[in-house]
Amino acid sequence: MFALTSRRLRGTARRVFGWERLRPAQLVAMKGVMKGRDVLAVMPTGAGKSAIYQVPAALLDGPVVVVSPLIALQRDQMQSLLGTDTLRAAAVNSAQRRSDTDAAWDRISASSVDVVFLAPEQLAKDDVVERLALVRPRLLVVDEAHCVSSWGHDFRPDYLRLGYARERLGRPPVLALTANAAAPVRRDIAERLGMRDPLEIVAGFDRPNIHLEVKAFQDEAAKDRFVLERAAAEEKPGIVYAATRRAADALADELSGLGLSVASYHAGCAAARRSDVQDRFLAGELDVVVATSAFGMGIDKANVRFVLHASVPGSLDAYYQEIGRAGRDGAPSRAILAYRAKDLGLQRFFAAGSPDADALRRVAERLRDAGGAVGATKLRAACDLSATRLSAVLNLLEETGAVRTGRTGSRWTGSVEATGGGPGGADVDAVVEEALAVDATHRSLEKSRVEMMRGYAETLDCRRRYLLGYFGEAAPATCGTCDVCTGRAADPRAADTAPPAARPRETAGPHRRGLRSRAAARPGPKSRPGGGHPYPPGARVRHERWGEGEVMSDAEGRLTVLFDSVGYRTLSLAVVTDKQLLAALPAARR
DNA sequence: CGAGGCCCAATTAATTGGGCCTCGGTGCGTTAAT
Repeated sequence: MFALTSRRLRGTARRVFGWERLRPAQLVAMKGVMKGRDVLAVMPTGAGKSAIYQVPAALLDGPVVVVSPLIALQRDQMQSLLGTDTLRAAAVNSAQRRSDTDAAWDRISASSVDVVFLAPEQLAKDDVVERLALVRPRLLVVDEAHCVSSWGHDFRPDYLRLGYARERLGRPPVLALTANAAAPVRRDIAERLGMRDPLEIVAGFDRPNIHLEVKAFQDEAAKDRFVLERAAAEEKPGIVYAATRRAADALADELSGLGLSVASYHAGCAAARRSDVQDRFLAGELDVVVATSAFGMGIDKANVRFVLHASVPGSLDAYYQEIGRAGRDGAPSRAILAYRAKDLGLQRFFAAGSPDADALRRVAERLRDAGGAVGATKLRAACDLSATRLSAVLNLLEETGAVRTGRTGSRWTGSVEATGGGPGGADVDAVVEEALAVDATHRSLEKSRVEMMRGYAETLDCRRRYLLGYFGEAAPATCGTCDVCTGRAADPRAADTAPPAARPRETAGPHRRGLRSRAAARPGPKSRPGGGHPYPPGARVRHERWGEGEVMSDAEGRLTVLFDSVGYRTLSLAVVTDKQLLAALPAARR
């Protein structure tokens, strides 16, 4: 039976797409999909993630619904399906003409579409869900699924509501695809999408051809000089990431003054300019793009030689994703971080967010007074909130249990109701306070992520090991391809001591490297993974003050634990053992 | 949290410094004004 499925999948891949071979991970994921299982696949870009739904789409007797975060990405994916005669695709979004959307719906309703592309905001609309449900989707694909976790909690709250959409679509299996998800992010995705016993396929996170380097500064002007010099000196093409739009524009100007072919890219640029910059970069006409975090999703360019961060990003998740755009061809590439501790202030500001107690209160009061289910559209009007704000508020209220959304009685609908509703109604003050507490928990996780980013920039040990440890992957004590292992890292606390002139491209001498490696590999029975202590990565633990959490890494005599309520904390293993700070708990819950 | 712009006072009267304010990242969708 399995063999039969494999043969059908391979045959379809060859016939429809002309692919002679499927990779083992692709095949395993496809077979999971064909068996109706929920599948979470974490695979590097270029490993053929889209194929995992495309091949089954040709075999299933109903449409596949693909949730994609960017309309531009939907277009790309539509394009890639145009080459096949067998798969018929349609998109539903606000950027195309109304008549095109109407035509798309006609084709969908006539069951003459195999793949439907849309953004999560579409699936937050009643009429869209209802029309799709009529044609009985056989699979719900969430592409770039890390967005569920990274954007769902505030920026694009409809990502957290996909679980309901799925129920209303008749509960098709879910296939979540991403190139970038640490264990807690995977858990968040599975939970939010309502995945049951998902088949997890996680390819390795290591990208050994990307050399890692951090250069620390106190002085901003010195940092700027370094950024310009390195961007000019490195092999092209490359990407420079800046923290703000203004900084991106300014850096692009200066680099262009040095004679490079440069363009800046951020969400403030006109749409036409954005696509022009992206096209020119892909076509090899630009040496460097200087961008905010807006640049990159959907950019699959094989030969990017360096990714240089002019300012530190807000998490290692973001950093890993951004440097992962380098060296996809496997050739040596560089990830360079120009680090200034004060730059973390901006990221802390972003992580802190701004709770909207007022909106929470309005919605909670309205629901209490309604005494029953209320349609989401009505609720929006009554509370004077945009669809996005309302989604964010409902997500929070729902997590407190004060509100149930998505169903009336046992039926899945688009309505919302208060759950408490005892005599006198729910205590709105208490509900708002609890919702704010839920929000605060999330904020503290975000802030702890900033601290983990700081840890990477300031570590005196192998950077790759630190990075992989964050993603829950074991690594040798030294990698040989980061600035620490090659002995070229400056002490992060030293202030601009190194001459600002661009470094010549000599390599560190073997003696130095040897010394450094031995120092970094400082042995100790308690620091070996899995040996000598009861807290290996993956273990569940409890801390007196911080509650339960999961051990992420145990490198270099320090434990990094992701606590459910406060986020990441790094503890000294010696102190933990001495003072018995952590209780090891039985196997991790799913 | 921190950078930058602005105003105003002080004083080696044309710069300097302090205090205060504002702003800062990701995209969907909808809508109003040309």
